[in-house]
Amino acid sequence: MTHRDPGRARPAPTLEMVAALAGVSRATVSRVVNDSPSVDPQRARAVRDAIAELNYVPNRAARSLASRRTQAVTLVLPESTSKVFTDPFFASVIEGIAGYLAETEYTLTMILSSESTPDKTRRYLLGGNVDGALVVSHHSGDDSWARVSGSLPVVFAGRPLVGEAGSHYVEVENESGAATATDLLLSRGRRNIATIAGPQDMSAGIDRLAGWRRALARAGLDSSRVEFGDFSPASGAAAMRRLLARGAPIDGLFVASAQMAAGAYSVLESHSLRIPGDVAVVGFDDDEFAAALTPALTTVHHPVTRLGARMAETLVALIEGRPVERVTRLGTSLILRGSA
Amino acid sequence: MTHRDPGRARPAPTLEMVAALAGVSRATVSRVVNDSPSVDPQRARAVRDAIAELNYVPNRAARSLASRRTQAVTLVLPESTSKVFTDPFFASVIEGIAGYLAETEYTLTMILSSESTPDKTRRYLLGGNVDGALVVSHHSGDDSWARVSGSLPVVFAGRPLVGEAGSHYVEVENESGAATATDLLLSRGRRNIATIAGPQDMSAGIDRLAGWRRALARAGLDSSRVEFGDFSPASGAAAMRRLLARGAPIDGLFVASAQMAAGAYSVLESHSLRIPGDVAVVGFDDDEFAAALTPALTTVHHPVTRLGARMAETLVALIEGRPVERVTRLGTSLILRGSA
DNA sequence: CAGGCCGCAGAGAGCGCTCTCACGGGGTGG
DNA sequence: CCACCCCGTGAGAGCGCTCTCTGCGGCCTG
Repeated sequence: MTHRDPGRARPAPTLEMVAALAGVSRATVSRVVNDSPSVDPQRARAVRDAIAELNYVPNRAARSLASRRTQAVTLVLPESTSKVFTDPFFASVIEGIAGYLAETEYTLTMILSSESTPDKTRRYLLGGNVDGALVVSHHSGDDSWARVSGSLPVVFAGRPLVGEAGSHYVEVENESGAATATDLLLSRGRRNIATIAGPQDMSAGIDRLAGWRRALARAGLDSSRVEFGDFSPASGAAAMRRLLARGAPIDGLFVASAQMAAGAYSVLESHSLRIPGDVAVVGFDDDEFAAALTPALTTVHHPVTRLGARMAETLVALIEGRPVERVTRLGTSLILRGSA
Repeated sequence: MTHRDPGRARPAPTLEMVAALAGVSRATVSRVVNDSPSVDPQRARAVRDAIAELNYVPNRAARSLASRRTQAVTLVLPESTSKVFTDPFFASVIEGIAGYLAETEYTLTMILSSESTPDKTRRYLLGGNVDGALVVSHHSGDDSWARVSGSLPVVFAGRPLVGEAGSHYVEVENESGAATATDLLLSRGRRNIATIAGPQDMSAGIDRLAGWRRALARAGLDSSRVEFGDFSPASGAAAMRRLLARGAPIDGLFVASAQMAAGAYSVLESHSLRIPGDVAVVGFDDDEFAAALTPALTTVHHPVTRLGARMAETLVALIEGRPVERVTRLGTSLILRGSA
């Protein structure tokens, strides 16, 4: 090993040392570091020089102990890791969050809350590690945060389903988006319209199904052709298979996620059903799956990156005590491509 | 709003309050919390009851200030967000890391170090937030960690290229894996073997190219048919196009990532070249891309999840001052499928 | 020219925890 | 029966920072 034992860090320089080197008091150094006004420019300069010379970085633990703030927020990802990171939805949400926070003084941490370690998550959240939390993919079964909100600002992606009246969240207009998608199928003359719905323990799953139902009800049509998936391609394929196995005719299909649509495509193809000729398909989510399919998927676009950004914005406002909308609802638009 | 102002957290219970309630000293509570031995069982019970009653969670800032440890490690992701989270490689590495750490007392945080905020990253790493860092996707241009290692234990995924002699890392045997893959093409009678190499500022890119070269040299064959990509599907397609545009015959192809192979496939297809009939293809990475292609990709498998786990294991050992291998090299195996 | 202010700096008291050290009491061995 | 240990406990000193409060000049006002 050519360099110092990496396991034993060299003692970090402290505020005190900077103060000594600059010939001022600790308080003054602190003022400079937090660039509070009213510090003599010359002294400020001396302090800055000393900081550079010592390569000083303020100790967060000390700072947050004294100030009761951490300047960090965390993203809680309760799903299984591989699932989370493969789903383009999460990627975009995270991108939006990171983008907004980059403009602020807050750093983003992420914690993967597996079912096996709920307590660790709770301890992390309540242990003064972060000023607030962002919760994504909020199944009704998850309750890692239940004993947390109230003690810590929390913002959810999507409307929480249970017991969280009054909580802050950002959501997409899932229901109206789904209804619009279904209306498109109707306007194409389709009358036997099925849906592959998402999980019914997530508001996105529930609301998209409700939108499809509403559109069909308005048109006086049957809304019994429903099968469920979990938003993944494989589950979409399985649902499509079940739908076809029913034997009822299907000439239109609304799929609650682009990934499930990808699965459905492969099954339709293996049954020699053409898209959109035999079955017109409209999806939800405008990600790379949607664009990469052949024919490209007509789908409901929603601003996922903005959803992330807005979550971060809401959380920061909450933390800093600024007034903020409790609920943000983001609109959708229909992207017309080849599948319908 | 039906519940308390989320921006203002209720004051958290402290060690002191627990001690008062349990009728013991702070030191004793601390002993119980850190389950150090030699505490009277009856008092320990009283303490535990008090903790439960107050819903007490130790304050991390205070704890780490006093103990100089944070019990947290961070994963530094220097790439652009969307890229990172879409690549199945990262997903698996993270899974491995999270899996190992779940067994320990350490929590995992992640920080996205965009080029725009290198200083924020550095401050985070050196500011006493974490006991160590894991660095993934280490381009030679990135140096956020350069002023960090030496002050903080760091473990890299892949061999760092520059100035990090003595640093700890975990890597895959890229070169021998690539050579084996190329040997397979040779054994299939192919003699005009091209490669789509990865970026030459990452050891994975360099070493896989070197392995291909070595195999061809050993066979006394020409190794001039090289084009480069950045591991993404689009770059693979572009490289394939350049390769074909050269006009030189190609009957074998080694691609340094499965994602690039996906891109190459589409270009070969559009040129009516059959796989493996006209061009036999071997890839690297055994992810969903590899399996999903038609024909399924014969590829070099490497244990990505284990790579993550081993990184975490190495880091924890480093932090705790336990002896540990500086370098771990993980073997590869060849997965035979339809493309070669 | 006196009184008051305001701008800037320093002193000092914590923030909540860990950890060393000293202490008391009961058991052991000489 | 006394010296010695050792186990379990509490007291107290920090860890590195923030922030209030006080103090000290110099300038403006009357």
